[in-house]
Amino acid sequence: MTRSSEATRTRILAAASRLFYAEGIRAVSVDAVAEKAAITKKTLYYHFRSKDDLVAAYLAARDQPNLELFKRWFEETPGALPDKLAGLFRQLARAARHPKWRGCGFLRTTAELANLPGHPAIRIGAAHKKKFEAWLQAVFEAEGISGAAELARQMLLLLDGSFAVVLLHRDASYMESAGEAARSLAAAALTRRSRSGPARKRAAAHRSR
Amino acid sequence: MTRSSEATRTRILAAASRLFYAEGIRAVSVDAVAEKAAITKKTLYYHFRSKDDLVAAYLAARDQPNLELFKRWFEETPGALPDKLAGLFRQLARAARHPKWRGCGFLRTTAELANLPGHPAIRIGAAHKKKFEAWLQAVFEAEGISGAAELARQMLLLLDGSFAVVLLHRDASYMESAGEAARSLAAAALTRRSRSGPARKRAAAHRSR
DNA sequence: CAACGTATATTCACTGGTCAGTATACTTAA
DNA sequence: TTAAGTATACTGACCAGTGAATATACGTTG
Repeated sequence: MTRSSEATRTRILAAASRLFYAEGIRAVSVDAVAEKAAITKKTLYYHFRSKDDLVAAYLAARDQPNLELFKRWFEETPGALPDKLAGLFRQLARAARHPKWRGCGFLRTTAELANLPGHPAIRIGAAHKKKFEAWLQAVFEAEGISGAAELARQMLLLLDGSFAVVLLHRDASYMESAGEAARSLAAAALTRRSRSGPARKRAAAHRSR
Repeated sequence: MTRSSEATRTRILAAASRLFYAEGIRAVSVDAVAEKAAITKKTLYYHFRSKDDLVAAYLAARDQPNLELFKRWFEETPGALPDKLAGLFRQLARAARHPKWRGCGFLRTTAELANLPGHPAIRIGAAHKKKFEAWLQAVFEAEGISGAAELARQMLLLLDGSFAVVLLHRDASYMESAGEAARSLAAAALTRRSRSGPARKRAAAHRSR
């Protein structure tokens, strides 16, 4: 490496991430990203093959941090499973009240590129959501919930629904409504478990802080 | 009117609607709309002040038909309230399996124009969703459900969540999961009503076909 | 150990094409 | 004859991507 190859790449990605998230994909030119990163466009094209590549890298870089943030919000909430789910949505609502919040970058990119079904960025977004769904399902299975997969899907619907609705109305209280719906659905699933399911654990003694 | 003013306007709007829905807003040029409508761009600008105007008109034209379609899907489903809600989502899933389906035009436009918060198209989209929410709330109130407003919000979260998730994964079965979640939440709300609420109607005898 | 060669990393200036919107003039129905 | 409606041809800005040249670091070899 000559001077700062990796650092430059990181700087480009940081600039792209901020711009794409704030303004959208097609609204941000490659020139704008290069200017924000304080390099020339040609340098950008040295590190990324095309704008589509850059968009994919933008989402790929958000994958892990996003998942870990959501997991942390869940785990740091005290109480039983329904409370932890509601806590996740409460933290989400708090984040959505920040003036720079613009919804879910994965969903917005998918919506914007919906006419390009095979686009790499869309595949990254889909994989990201699938990972979160799989994590939720594992959590539910550990609680002995029988319809864990179905419940995980419903949580994802509420999560992504709240992203969409809050972005539309600019009213973060919808996320708290989503949290209450999540709490109800999870509580009902737990009840079904303790009636007829395998009941691998007692529900009461689950709190993590 | 010289030759066909109103017909021309309609034709432009039809072309814009098909293109904007299929490809997105910023991906479709005014030239492309004019060509699809078989007129010149100048004629388009005679009928619409700007592209933003055209985008707003595109969504405004979809407002009423969309609402009526959803209401019809609800009302044509036999059974009690939870069944009717599940039926709405089942019809939605059927529509989403059509190859030309590209999610909700209102949500996708909002996501794409999220960097222009005051854009008229976004206001039209927000009003559209609010109308649907208000209609749902009225339906729930007629059933004597006490938390009708909150339940309507949760239904909207599931609806818009299913638009987003199905667009991402191209898997319409998520809409059926959303329908089951809607059914559960509504059934629980009805149970609460019959226990402690005003119970203005008997739930059993509600079917519409 | 010093001169060189090569891969990495970066720049400036450019291309061909597209974009939203317009200046001007023609057509036709009332 | 006049105003609504349509057409041709254009503007200036912007866009994704590139060609040719340059700068820097480092291993190799004389």
